This record gives sequence, structure tokens and C-alpha cells, in this order.
Amino acid sequence: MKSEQIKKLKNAGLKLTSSRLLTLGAFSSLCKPQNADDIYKKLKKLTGKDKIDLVTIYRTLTSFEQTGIVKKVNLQKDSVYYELANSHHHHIVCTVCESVEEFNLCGIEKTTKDVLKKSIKFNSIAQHSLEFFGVCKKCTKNEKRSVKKFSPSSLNPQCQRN
Amino acid sequence: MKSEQIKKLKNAGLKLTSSRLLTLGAFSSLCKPQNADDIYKKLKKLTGKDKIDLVTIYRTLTSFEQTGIVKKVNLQKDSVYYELANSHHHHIVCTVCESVEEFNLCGIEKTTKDVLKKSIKFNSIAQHSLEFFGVCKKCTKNEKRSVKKFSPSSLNPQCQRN
DNA sequence: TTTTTAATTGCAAGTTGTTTGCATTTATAA
DNA sequence: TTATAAATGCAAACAACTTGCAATTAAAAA
Ligand SMILES: [Mn+2]
Ligand SMILES: [Mn+2]
Ligand SMILES: [Zn+2]
Ligand SMILES: [Zn+2]
Repeated sequence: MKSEQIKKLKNAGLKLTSSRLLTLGAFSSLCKPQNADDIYKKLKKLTGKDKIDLVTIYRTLTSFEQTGIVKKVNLQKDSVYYELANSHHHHIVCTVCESVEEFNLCGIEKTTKDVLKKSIKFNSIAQHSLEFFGVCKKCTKNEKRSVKKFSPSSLNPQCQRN
Repeated sequence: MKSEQIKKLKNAGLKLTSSRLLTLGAFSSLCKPQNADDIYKKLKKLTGKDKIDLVTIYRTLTSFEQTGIVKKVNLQKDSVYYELANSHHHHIVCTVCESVEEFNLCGIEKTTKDVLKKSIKFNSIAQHSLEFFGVCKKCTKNEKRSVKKFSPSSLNPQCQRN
């Protein structure tokens, strides 16, 4: 599987540098969306000193995305999160503790078809983004006196007729 | 419909200021997701001089969101887009010209149930975000020599087994 | 209506996440 | 090995957004 990704890098004419291999490792070792800074901190810890500059990580992530190794995930946070692009799946995000659960079922093929049928401007869809938000069991328990760290749009109580 | 929103403002104990009314107008006059700067420019044009500061628009949007008048839309862009919160719907976004089409069908109730059934960490879902991406008809035609302005993750050609 | 009060605004300055320019380093092709 | 183009680190720039504070203003009280 890792060789799969290395193949992609080579195919794209990208050099097999240590930064890239380390970043790849950061993704493979943890199946969870990560942002540039997550990876930066992880590699700093792993490799001892500041082996890789944060700027390099940004550039690496961009090239990984263009190569199709990773893709962006919509977590409604204020930085960009990426994960390996090797399986199509979606997420539920806890709006209190920000923990993320993946689920493999997608089930919007029919919706996609219906959308296309009704659409005036489009006749094909290349991609979709589907994420769920809620409060996880753990946080529901603790919610008595916990403060919300982050809250996506329509989560607020006044939100009507959805 | 506008009075509905004004009611919300009053309910939330917010003053009925001209900035807020103008911003409300900016949303009502155009059924398309907008970011702070869109509204800023629109109001500048509309009201002549710099009637409202951009900072005020940011603050207004935040309070509108908390009040449930608007909600955020996930357009995979680098700024936050909002639209009126008065109907549950989703979007298809053209990844070339960024034009947006809305569609009212949702159809992921079943998926939501399935997800909850399988979920280990969650037992309820408060919200979901579902957007489609593709190249619109117009841009498909012109695509011979057009340059992509913006491209979300998995849209790139190398993206595999999705 | 006038006064009072607390919310709202504009301006300047700050923060955060991300990008760019450029000289130096490094993987790979020759 | 050497040559070469790509990749990196560092400093600086940027864009989107937030904050502090004094001045303004909507709405409550008088
Ligand atoms: Mn995932
Ligand atoms: Mn919409
Ligand atoms: Zn949680
Ligand atoms: Zn288009």
C-alpha cells in the first residue's frame, strides 16, 4: 500500500525526499484527518529536532493532494485537514471534543442521480462531500458543565425548520 | 419572511441597526452563498460610500449565525460562506467557474439512520453537510483551454478507487 | 421628549493559517 | 561523478478573520 503511494509520487515526477516519506508515514500511522501542524508536531517528536520545516509540510500536502495521495476533509474547522485518499468514506464529527468517527457506507448514489436529473447547470458530478456532526456519547455524558470548543453553523438551538 | 428574521434578532436581544438590516437585505436580494467581502462590496456599491466597515460585517455574520438567521455553507473555499437558514438544501459547485446550483432534495435520512446504527461513538446526529462538485455544462464546453481557478481535493484525475 | 444605558460600530492593531521569493541543498538523470 | 532541475529552509508577505477601545446609536427609562 505504501508502495502504491510511492508509485504515485514517481508517476507525478516528484522526488522521493525524506520529507515526503516522513509525511507519508505520518498519514499511514494514524487513520485520522490531520492538518499541516499536526504533521509538523508529529514529525518533530518523531525525528527529534526540527527536521522538517512547516512550510515544507504545506508544500508536501499540496503535492500529495495533486497526486491523489491525500484529499481534503471538510471538518468545519479553521485549518485544512487531509487524509489518505485510498478509501471512499465519510465522517461523524463530535462538535464538542472534535473526535472523528469514520463510516464506510456512502449511500448517496441515488441522491446523486436524482440531483443530476433535476440539475439545470450540470450533467455530471465528480465528487461529493458528506459529513455528519453531533455530540458523541462521551461528551453527551459530560455535557452538564462542559463548554463547547467549536460549533458548526446549523448546530445552534435557534436553527429552524431543517 | 423578512419580518421572521427581524423577529429572531429581537428575540436574541439584538438591536435593529442599519448595518444589520442592510446585511439582511444583501442576503434576501440574492439567493447565493456569500462571504463577508461579497456583502461588504455589495453594500458599498448600494449605499454609495463606505457605509459599513468590513469588521462590522464579520460581527454581523457571526451574530446572524448564532441567531439562526444564516448558516455556513461548505464550499471548499478559503473564506466562510453563509446563506439564509430558511430552507434545508444542498449544492452543486462548479469547480471551474465556482457557480453554485441549489437542490432541495436531501435524501440522506436513510444513510443517517444506517450511520447511527453502525456508529460506536455517537447515538445522535445533529447536522450534516452534503455538497456536490463537478464541472458545469458551460465550463465543460469551454474547457478546451480554460485554466482551473480552484480545485477541491478528490477532483484531480489521479484520484483512485472512489 | 429628553435622558440614560448598554449594545454596536469604526479604526487600528493583532492573530492564525497559509503562501511566496530566494539562496542553498539534494535526489536523480546523464 | 557530475550536472541539473526539483525541493527545502528561512524570512517575509498575505488573506481572512478577531480583538481592544473610544465614539456612536438604538432602545429603555424617566
Ligand atoms: Mn476518514
Ligand atoms: Mn443554498
Ligand atoms: Zn465528543
Ligand atoms: Zn462552471
